[in-house]
Amino acid sequence: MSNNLRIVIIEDDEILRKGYELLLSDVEDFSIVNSYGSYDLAKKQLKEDAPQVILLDINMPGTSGLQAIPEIKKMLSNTHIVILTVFDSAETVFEALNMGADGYLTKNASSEKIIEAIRDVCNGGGVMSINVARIVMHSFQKNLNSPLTKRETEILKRIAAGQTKTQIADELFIDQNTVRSHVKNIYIKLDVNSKSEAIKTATKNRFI
Amino acid sequence: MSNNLRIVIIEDDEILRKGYELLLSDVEDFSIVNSYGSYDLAKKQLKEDAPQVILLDINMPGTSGLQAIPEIKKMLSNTHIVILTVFDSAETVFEALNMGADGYLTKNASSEKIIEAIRDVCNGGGVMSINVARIVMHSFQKNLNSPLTKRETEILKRIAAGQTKTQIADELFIDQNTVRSHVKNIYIKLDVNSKSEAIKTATKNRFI
DNA sequence: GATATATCACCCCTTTTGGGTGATTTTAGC
DNA sequence: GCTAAAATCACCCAAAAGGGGTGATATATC
Repeated sequence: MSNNLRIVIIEDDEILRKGYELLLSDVEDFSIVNSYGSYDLAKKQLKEDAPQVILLDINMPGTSGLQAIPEIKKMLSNTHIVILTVFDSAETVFEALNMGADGYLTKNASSEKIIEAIRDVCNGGGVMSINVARIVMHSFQKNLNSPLTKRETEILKRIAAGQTKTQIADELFIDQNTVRSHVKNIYIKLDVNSKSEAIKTATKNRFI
Repeated sequence: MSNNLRIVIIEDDEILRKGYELLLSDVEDFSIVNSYGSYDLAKKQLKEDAPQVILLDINMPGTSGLQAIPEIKKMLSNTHIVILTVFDSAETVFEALNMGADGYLTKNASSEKIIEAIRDVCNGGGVMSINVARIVMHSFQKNLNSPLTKRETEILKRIAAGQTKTQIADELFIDQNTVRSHVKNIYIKLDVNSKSEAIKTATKNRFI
C-alpha cells in the first residue's frame, strides 16, 4: 500500500473529476491521494499530498493549468505532470511542453491510455495522445511551396541561427558578395527589407 | 478490390519486408502492390505502383529513406509516407518530419499499430509511436537550470528572432542601453562574445 | 534557347555591435 | 528588514555588419 503510486487530480468539471477518480482508484497500485476543482484550491495542500503524478486540466477557474505547471515544478520537482484537456491547439501544446509538462492527453483518451500514460511518465517517459502527436507533426512539416531556392533557404536558416554574412560565406566556401546577393533575393521574394522581418515571414510560412 | 488501399514497402531487410507483406496483405482492404529492397530499386516503378501509402525504412543501401522522402513527394504528391525504422534519434525524427513524412514508427511497433497508422495517415493524420513521441516531447522541454533570468531569456529569444537591440528596446519599452546591458550579462553567463555564439549555446542547452 | 540559379564585384552610407565603466531602482530570498 | 540579484539607464569608442543600388558570368534546369 505504501508503495502505491500517488496521484492527484486537478480538474474543474466535477463529473469528469469523479470519473477519473473512480477509474484510477480501481487500479491496484494507484492511490488517488486527493482531487481538486482548481489549482488555487490545490496549491496549499500539494506539498502534503506529495503526488508522483498530477493529472492537470488547463481550462480552470483562477490559475490556469498552464500557469500552474511551473509553480508545481518548483514546489514538487519530482512530480510528473500530465495535461488532460480538451484544448489541443498547437500553441497550447507547445506552451504546455515548454512549461515542463511530461504528457499531454486529450479528454477523448481511453481509460487504458490514461493508465498507461501515468505509468509511462513515472518511468521517465513523455506521453502524448495521437491527435496531439498529429498537431506536433504538422507543425513541423515544411511548406513545400517555398519561393526560396535551396541555397537561399540554407542561407536564411543560417541567418536565423544568428550567423553573420561573413560567417556564412566562410562556412559555405563562397564570397561574402554572393551571400549578400542571395540575401537581397531573399528579401525581394519575401517582400521584406530586414533580417528580422525575413526570419519572421519565413518562420511563419515554414520556409525554413 | 479496386478500392483497396494500395501500399508499397521499401525495406532492405528481407525478413522484415516479407513479414510486413504477409501481415498487411492479410488485412481485407489493403493491397501490397509491390515491395522493394531499396529506394533506388523502387523509384522507376513507383509511379506505376501508384501507392496511397509507402512504408519506408531509413537505413538502406543507396539512397537513404530520408533523402527519398522529398523525391517521392515530388513524384507522388498524394502518397503518404510512413517511416518504419530502428533509428529514433531526435535529429532523425525531425529531419524525417521536415522532409514531409506523415508518420514515424519504430520497428518495435505492434501489427495493430502499423495497420492503424496506415489508416490514420490516409485520413490526413500524423502518426508517431510512443517512443518517438517521447523523443519529440523531451526535445521541447526547456532546460530548467538556465543561468539566464526571465528578462535575459526574453531578450535572447528576440535576438534569435533576428531583432536588433533597437527593435527590442522599442517593443519592451526599455532603453537601448538596458538591452545592451542585458546582452552583456547574457554573454558573460554563456561565456560567449557574439550574437551567433549566444544563440548557438542557448539553443543547444535549450535555454530559449 | 530561355529562364532561374548561383556565383562574384564595387559603389554608397547608416545602423548595429561589442567592449569598457559606471550608477540607480526594483525585486526577491533569507 | 537586510542583502543579493535583477532590471533599469548613461556615455565612451572603433570595428563590423547591414542594406540599397547596379552590374557581370557561369551553370543548371526546363
